[in-house]
This record gives sequence, C-alpha cells and structure tokens, in this order.
Amino acid sequence: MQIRRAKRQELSDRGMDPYPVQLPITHTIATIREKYGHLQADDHSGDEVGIVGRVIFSRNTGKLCFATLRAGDGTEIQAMLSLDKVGEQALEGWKELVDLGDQVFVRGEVISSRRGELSVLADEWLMAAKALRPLPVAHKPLSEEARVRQRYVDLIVRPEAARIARLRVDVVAGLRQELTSRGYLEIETPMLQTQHGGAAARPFVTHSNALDIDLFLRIAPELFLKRAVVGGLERVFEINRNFRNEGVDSSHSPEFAMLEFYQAFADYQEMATITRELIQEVARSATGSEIVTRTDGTLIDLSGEWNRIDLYESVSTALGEQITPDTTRGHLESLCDAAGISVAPTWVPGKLVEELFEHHVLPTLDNPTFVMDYPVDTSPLVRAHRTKPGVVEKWDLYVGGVEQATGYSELVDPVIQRERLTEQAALAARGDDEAMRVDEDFLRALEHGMPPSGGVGVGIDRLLMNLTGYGIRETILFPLVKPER
RNA sequence: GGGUCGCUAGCUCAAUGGUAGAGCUGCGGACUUUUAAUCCGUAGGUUCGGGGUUCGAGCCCCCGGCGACCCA
Repeated sequence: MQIRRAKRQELSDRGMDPYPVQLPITHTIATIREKYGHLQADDHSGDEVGIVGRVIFSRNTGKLCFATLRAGDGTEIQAMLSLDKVGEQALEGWKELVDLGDQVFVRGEVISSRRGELSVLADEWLMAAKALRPLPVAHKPLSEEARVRQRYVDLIVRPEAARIARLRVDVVAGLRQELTSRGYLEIETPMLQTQHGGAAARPFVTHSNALDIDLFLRIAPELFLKRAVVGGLERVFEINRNFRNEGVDSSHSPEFAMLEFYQAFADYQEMATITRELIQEVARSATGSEIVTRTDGTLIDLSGEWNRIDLYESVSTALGEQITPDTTRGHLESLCDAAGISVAPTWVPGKLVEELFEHHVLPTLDNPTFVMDYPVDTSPLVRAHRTKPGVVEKWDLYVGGVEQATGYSELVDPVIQRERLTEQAALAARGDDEAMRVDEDFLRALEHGMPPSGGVGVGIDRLLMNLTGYGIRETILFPLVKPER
C-alpha cells in the first residue's frame, strides 16, 4: 500500500493524473473482440483504438511488455507495449508504475500477436485509475468470507460472480416483462408500515421521530397489494425487498427480494398455471433452457406440466394412515415425536401436519411440485376450500427441495377475515411473536368489496438459487454480514 | 438454539508441545512475442482477541469474536 501510494504520487509528479476525469476511449474491449476476432496470427489491422481495462496479468519481458486487460463485462484483451512504439520513457514508466489491479488506458493499433492473441499495440498509455490495494492472487479462489465481505474484489477476480449478478438482472427483467405483457401493473407499496402483516414472521422495528410512533419494515407487501385490487387495479405486482427479523443461514437472509402478484377473478389453480409459465419463461430467457444445469452438475427439469399433489393425501400415503384436518393435535404430536420432530407448545395442528410433510414427503420430491390445500389454522389470509372442509385453497411450490413460491385463492370475505385476524391477535397475545395483528384499515378496504382474486409470492433469491445451485449469499450481491471485529 | 470444522505473510495453505515455513503477490535485477511468462536475488508475521497449564503454546484447556457446514 505504501509503495503504491508512492507510485500514485510519482504519477502526479510526472504530470500523469492517476485518476483522470476523462479519457479518449474509442471502443469497448467487447467491440474489438467482435470486430477484429478474425485476425490471424501476426496480422495488423491498421486501425487505431483507445481502450481501458483493469490489469489482471502482467508479463514484462524487457523491451516488450504484455498485460491482460479485463473490462467490467468480463471481456479481456492483451495490451502490448514495445520500446520502439512508445519510447523509453513511457516503457520505463509502465514497468515502474503499473501494478496488477490498476485500470489503464491504451491507445494503439489492433493487431494479433505472433502467438495469435488479439492485442492492442500501444502508441501511448495513461493511468485510468491507480489501485492502492493489491489484487488477491487471481488463480486461487478467495475464501467464501472474503468473497462476501469484499464483493467488489470478488467481481474483479471471479467472472462467475459477475455472471450471477447479471443473471439476477435478467431474471428480474424477465419477470417484469412477462407480467407487464399479461396486463399487470407494477406498483410500489410501503416498506415502512404502521402495522406489519401479510406473513407469519417477526418484523424489524424502527421509529419515526416526526410522528413519534414505531414503524415496521414490511415482512410482506400483501395487504397493500390487496388494497390496490379493491380499488380496481385488477392485476398488480411488486418486486422488492421484504425484511424479516429471523435466522440467517444458507437459504435465509434478513432482507430478501420477493415478487408478489395478484389477479382479480382468478383462483389458485389458475395462478399455479401462470406461475409455472412465468418461471419457465424466465428460465428460457435468462439461461436459455427449461432444463437448468446447476453448478453441482445436477439438473432441474422445469419443462412441461408440473405435478399437483394434495398435502393431506401425500402425508397420509407416506405415513400409511389417514391424516385429515380432524386428526387430533395429540395424535399429530405423537407422530412428530416418532419422526424426531421437536414440537413447540404454541404450534397449531396444521403446523404439525406441515412439519410431517416436510419430514416425510418433501425429500421425495425432485421435480417442481405444487402442494395443494393447506390447513386453515396456518393460513389466515386464504379462503376456505370450495369443497374440502378444514383446508384452504393454497399451494406451495417446491423446486429443488426448497419452497419456491406460494399461491392463494385470496380470502376476500371481510367478516371471515376479521375472525381469522382476531384469532391471530389472540395467539400473539399468548406469546406467538410471528402471529398477525388485526389491521383495521385493511379490513375496512375489504369491507368495500374485493373481487375474488388469486395471489402469488415468488422468492427471487430462491429462484436464483434454483437456477444456479448457489447459496443465498452468492445470489445477493451484498448480503448482510456481521461487522469485522 | 444445538453440534462439528475452521481462523497462521497481501492471497491460498503448511508446521510431533521445542528456531513460524512454501507457492503466488510485492520489491531489486535480466529478457522484444508472452498467456498464471521464465530465470536470479530479496523482503514480508500481534499465528482472530483475552486468560490458563507448561521450563517452553500456532498446537493443550477456558472465555469471547468471525465464518462454513450439519441438525432443530
């Protein structure tokens, strides 16, 4: 660092700005690769260009120096500096003052070297941005912690990191385009809420000085998107961050991106079909195929129709006995004990059925599967099933062993919704800090008449995980990490 | 929340309880066709922090920090 600081000063002393405000750039590296890729070994194009790139490798051989320059998009080109082209002073300056990690400008002719490497043979070089810190060795992988803490370094030395960042952009853009083309409006709803709702989760709490009230970072946008549907915005979606004050592991981040979309006059079956089409479309547009190869070599086949199985039936089959919404909590608890599932006293019977599902059925699902018809006591925002008693019209979509999306026929009856939220508030009063609260303004909106609607939530980070096979911290550019020291 | 493993030079990693090391990076030198260039030379350390055991601790014990994985 001290040596590089001195080099920075030396550049200034020689009249070369280490951080010039403008450079006579004429081409991107990608453009040159495209335009001159046909050059044969030792060909000279006769065309002069000005390029910038970060020095990734440097090979100085006395009177002829080579450097590999990499642009932000990951494309690379070789720069060559020869004594007879740039002169003794410029060549000495290059050797003395340019380090790995520096961004440099090179003006010169596009050629192919004797070994056939596409190169810019410099007539002149300038510093574009002097790096004071050394780049980690480019041929050894950074530790996972270093990659996450210093993503800017990770992005420079590991093209795969940049690829994932770009894939995320493509996935989000694909979802947006597909929904927009289906007539959905993208709206923005509050992140700071006076009441949290729409999911079972512990919220982050903050405080408004101006209003002197506590505010919650949203755990879900659901209740506001539904208000929009009440108001006649019949197809709406939002892609943005939710915040949950809960555990952090390889599939959970305290802030995570979520797509929620609602459609009036659709039910959960129709929403399942739309969700499948959305994910298939995004897989095609972002990765080129509906059969995704993950980094560990395993395949996820997203093509065709996806299975729809019944939650209670699948659990019953796995256990070899009939489990229904009427099965007693005591019996469910003994089944959980037998499976080694530890049960919290606050858990309702439906929660125990879901646990049994995750333990006995989930590991057997490999291809994308919609699990249909959930217990009513864990789903306070979903309407009762039209024919099956004790369950609601809700599905969870499992892909690659993780919950990828959830969809409802929304509960729009304001009277029943009030009853359900009142039950939730009672649970909260008994110490369940994930239970929902009674949101009077939301109920007032429902009382104005919400059309029968379907709604879906899709985890963006999880979608990226399923399309790449990476953990959540690789799919989020700057995940939350504990401060150093 | 529980368990396991890890933390040593800028980076990636070694080191029976007995003088802290290698490769790459860096620095100095040679080299006009190199691809992680090569060759010669050289520098580089609060072994995550604190405490304990010991003649002696990177290593053993305790507490704490940070991370990874598994389980709930």
